[in-house]
Amino acid sequence: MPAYWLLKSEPSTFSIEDLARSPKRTTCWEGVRNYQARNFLRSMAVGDLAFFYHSNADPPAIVGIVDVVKAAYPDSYAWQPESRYFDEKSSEQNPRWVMVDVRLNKVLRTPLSLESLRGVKGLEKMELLRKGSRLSVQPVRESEWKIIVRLSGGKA
DNA sequence: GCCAACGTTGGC
DNA sequence: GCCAACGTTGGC
Repeated sequence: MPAYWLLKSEPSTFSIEDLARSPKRTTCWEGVRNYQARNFLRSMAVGDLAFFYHSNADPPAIVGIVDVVKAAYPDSYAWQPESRYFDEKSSEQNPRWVMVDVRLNKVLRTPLSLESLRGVKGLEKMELLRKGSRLSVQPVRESEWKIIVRLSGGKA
């Protein structure tokens, strides 16, 4: 049984189109610098599925689905001083942050905007829809996953 | 650009 | 351990 997740990315930083153009349509998910989100990354297993969400976008929306193809490993960007994700408290000897690799599974024919998800029956408890929710890596319940896949016109 | 809702830092 | 100050996220 795969687990389900949601990954946020600002399209101005890395969009689903960027992922589609990436070699093997695969990328490492670097730059998570929040402990709760990191712990969720650590919980991911190969074969898990995740929604790709565009935050700070117009409109903010779920735009695709990705597969987890590599479980958590140290985020090397954290010890590269020139990286925007540099963290002096992390080191190669003692890594503080992790990343996973994800591969594009599908781009939704029609993005599901945040607004369109509000009010959908069965999504009342979804983390994404919580007021003030900022978590950039979050678990999605199987029931929520199926509802959203169905809304997207795909198979559950 | 505004600002609510966080999470982190650091003085005490 | 408390909490004020500060920084960030992200919808609007």
